[in-house]
Amino acid sequence: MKKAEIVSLRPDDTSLPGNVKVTRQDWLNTALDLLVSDGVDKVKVLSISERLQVSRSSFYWYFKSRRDLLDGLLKHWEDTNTQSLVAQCALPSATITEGVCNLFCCFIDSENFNVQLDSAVRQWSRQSGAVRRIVDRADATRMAAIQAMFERHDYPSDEAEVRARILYYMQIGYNAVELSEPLEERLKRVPGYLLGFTGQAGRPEEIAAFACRSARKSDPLSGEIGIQV
Amino acid sequence: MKKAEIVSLRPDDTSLPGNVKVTRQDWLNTALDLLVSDGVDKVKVLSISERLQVSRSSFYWYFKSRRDLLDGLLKHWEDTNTQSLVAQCALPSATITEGVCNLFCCFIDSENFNVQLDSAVRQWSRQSGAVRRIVDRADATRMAAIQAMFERHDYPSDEAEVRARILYYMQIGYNAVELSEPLEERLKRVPGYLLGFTGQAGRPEEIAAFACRSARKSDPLSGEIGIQV
DNA sequence: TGCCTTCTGGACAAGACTGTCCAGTTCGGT
DNA sequence: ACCGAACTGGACAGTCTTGTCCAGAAGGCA
Repeated sequence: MKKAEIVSLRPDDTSLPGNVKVTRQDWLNTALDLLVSDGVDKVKVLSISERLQVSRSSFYWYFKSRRDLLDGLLKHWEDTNTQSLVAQCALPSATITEGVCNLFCCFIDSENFNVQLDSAVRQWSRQSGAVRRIVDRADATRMAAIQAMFERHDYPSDEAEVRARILYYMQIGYNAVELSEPLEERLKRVPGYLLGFTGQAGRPEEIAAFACRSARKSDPLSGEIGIQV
Repeated sequence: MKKAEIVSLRPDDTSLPGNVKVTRQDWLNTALDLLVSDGVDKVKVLSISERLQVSRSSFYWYFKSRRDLLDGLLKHWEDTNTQSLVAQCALPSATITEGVCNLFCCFIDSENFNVQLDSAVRQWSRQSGAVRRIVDRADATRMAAIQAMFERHDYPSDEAEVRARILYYMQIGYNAVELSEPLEERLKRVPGYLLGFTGQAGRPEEIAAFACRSARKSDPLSGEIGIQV
């Protein structure tokens, strides 16, 4: 019944085996889990302390206030999702099909891009002007990166913009709907999506390569999202 | 400083001039405004009563509990958005371009379909299993209606499905991003979207007709969304 | 006028949450 | 063994929220 039994699910978990001390990172990780699963309104100091099996007041050793914690979460989001999406877009690609596949990887491989975190932050932005501005800026950055990718593959600027929008909005929408379908189901529709997005059928080898790459990384969405009203 | 000065923004407002009584509908309308602008977590009995300039306890004359109110809001959503989307899809259309334009109307004309309510309910579904199930069912219903529209225009079943998904997810994503751009900006990209969605360029007259229809109904998104953390 | 139904407001209880204070524990270094 | 910094937990105050109770106001109608 010691604290060490609580293991954080985040990859950057700093808790070492035998280290029963709760760190600032533990608070952040647990808050992040809560943000992702229940939304920002459920990120409560008490809830986190209970998960950590630690007194609530310890929180104020690491953080000035709840607001301070929330700022940390937002910072984390800023430093991860947008950056990795932009990086995927900037990857060299022989064809546009390959470029779009690179981008798809963001949304399939949760190591690069946390889709649920993205939805949660977007939801959060609805109730905070400050968050809203940050999200808007991120959206603009992402959109520009996608558009630039199309332009590198010789799409005229205005067509590149429309295609970037279709692609980006569609992914945001897919994430928002959050249906947890098996990866094979998703992959089955990829050729159709590619045609819709690029306006041209990709070469079968390219698509197959992508499917293979995705399947290798596949990690089924872990856990249900079941919370009370 | 009497109650009558508070006027609800909803179209189905039942308050008559001179009627200073606050009705059940007033509570629902105000709650709906709050749900749309701030999210379900901000739908508080106290906040609504303050807006209505009425005692908080009056609420319990009209509603069994806060939960009861929330059920009412969800019911309202169920009875409006999905239904009108399905109706738009079912409208007879000479070409697929015209069909997609009909559907676009849903998202441009707020009389038919309240996009912000849709986002708010979707957000709500993240923290309530019951709401989640209802939203999932609505998504399935809508998707089927869009797919059926493509099939009526002779798209093979599997292609119709992929196209329906691109179209629907893209709209959900667009709503989620919630950028408030002027209608002309949006309309400018419509031909590009149409090409992406249907795989064929629509006839210019059709597109022009749609732009005209939209412009006529245009109502700029009223008000900012600025709330504290 | 007086009665009855409908509706309202003030007082109260209870719980959730934030943030503060402070005494006490733990652990590394000397 | 001792010291001090890092860290923890219990108690408390204050605010916000839901929900209950009940006295009483307002308006329609006999």
